[in-house]
Amino acid sequence: MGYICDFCGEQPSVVYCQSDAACLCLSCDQSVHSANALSKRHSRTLLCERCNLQPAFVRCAEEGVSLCQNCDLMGHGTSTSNSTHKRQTVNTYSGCPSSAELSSIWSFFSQSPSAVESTCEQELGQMSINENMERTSWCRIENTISQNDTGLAEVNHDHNVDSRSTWGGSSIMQLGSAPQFLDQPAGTTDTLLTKLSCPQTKYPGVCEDDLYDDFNMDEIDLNLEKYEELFGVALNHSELFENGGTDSLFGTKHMSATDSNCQGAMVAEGSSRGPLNAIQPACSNAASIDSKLSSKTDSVLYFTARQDHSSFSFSGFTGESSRGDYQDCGASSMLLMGEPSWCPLSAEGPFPSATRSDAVMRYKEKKKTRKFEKQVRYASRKARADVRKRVKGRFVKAGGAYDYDPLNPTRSC
DNA sequence: GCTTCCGACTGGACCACACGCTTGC
DNA sequence: GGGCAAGCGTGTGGTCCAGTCGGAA
Repeated sequence: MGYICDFCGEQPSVVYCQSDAACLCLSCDQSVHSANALSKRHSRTLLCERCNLQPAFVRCAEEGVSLCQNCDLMGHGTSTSNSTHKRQTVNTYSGCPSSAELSSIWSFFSQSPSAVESTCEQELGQMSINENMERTSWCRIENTISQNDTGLAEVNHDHNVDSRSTWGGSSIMQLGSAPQFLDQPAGTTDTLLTKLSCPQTKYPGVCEDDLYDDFNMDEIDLNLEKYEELFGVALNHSELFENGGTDSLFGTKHMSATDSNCQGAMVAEGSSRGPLNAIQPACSNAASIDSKLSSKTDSVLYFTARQDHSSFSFSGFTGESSRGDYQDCGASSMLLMGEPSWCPLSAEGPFPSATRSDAVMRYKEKKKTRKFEKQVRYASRKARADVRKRVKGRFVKAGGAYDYDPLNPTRSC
């Protein structure tokens, strides 16, 4: 990744494709992601104009630059003079949007039409932002975040807002909803009450629809090679972060755990001012609900983090750490732009059993049909394997008898 | 409650060979 | 130190199969 498009190697890269982990110019973005239905689903966003390495997280209206979380924090931290800059979250998109469409997504976006118009223009009807219209609205939603006297963030929704937040693959949280303005200094993002919630599921803490798509376990890349460190022993939070677990957890490496067992009912809560809010009861419900939702083998990934006294829990394994350990944690600045949906729960739970069973059905169906994306290291080898003839799934010598030809699946000999 | 059976599910192995990488000159 | 050739090891996808698990009898 870098300043130049990873695909053509000529044009300056403009967008970042999370699925491909590639920086692309608009032209290549369109050509690459118009190749097939799957590639069209790749979620892309602008590239950070400062480091040119990470997907953009916010757009600084004052400076006119798109920034990743790190650069945003560095440039707009409380200690900087730019901390009052008004910033707008950057949407992700999928499909093959035209320049006009991109402009509608990103009001600040302007690009020579010729550079954007593509062969798949006619397919704009299939275009979506954030892949799922249910979770993304085209309308401009102005969520504002401000800090109240207690130092906790308040999120104001103008209207129905899909305010979920997701964990992206490169230490960035994918803000799925429409633009949101961050009026508070970036540095205080650490101090915000931060939660991950999934309003549309009605189930606090259970991102049923997002368990895989948005939580994107394949790409978050929690490196669980050291399983023992994470689960086998009482894990100290600080250990986890100090030995690279921070990156592993929050972004730069892949979560390669047995995906089906990693369901992201996650809560991240942070506050640096005043007494900490106790983890809301709903959080614990997240686990219980999830355990209800997921039958037997499904465990819950339940994470809580507080700045001054972090607790960490993986299905019951918890660890403690002191403040500071998590200062550099990528998640420390994670924001959730949305009304916490960890709504108070009644004794019987927050939802009727019919709704629950319906959700269970949808969850299981989705789990059933889910495909685990595999990271292909060598596209050329994949291309070759894609066209190689096989016998019972095994490659055969060139010219040999075969029973399956990927190029002509109906033909066999 | 215990055992057995059966279906569903999971993960690893297998295959050929182009290509990336290392080594030696 | 750079360039080149040779050789080795890796990775790719569809299918099969052994092992595991859970539910039913």
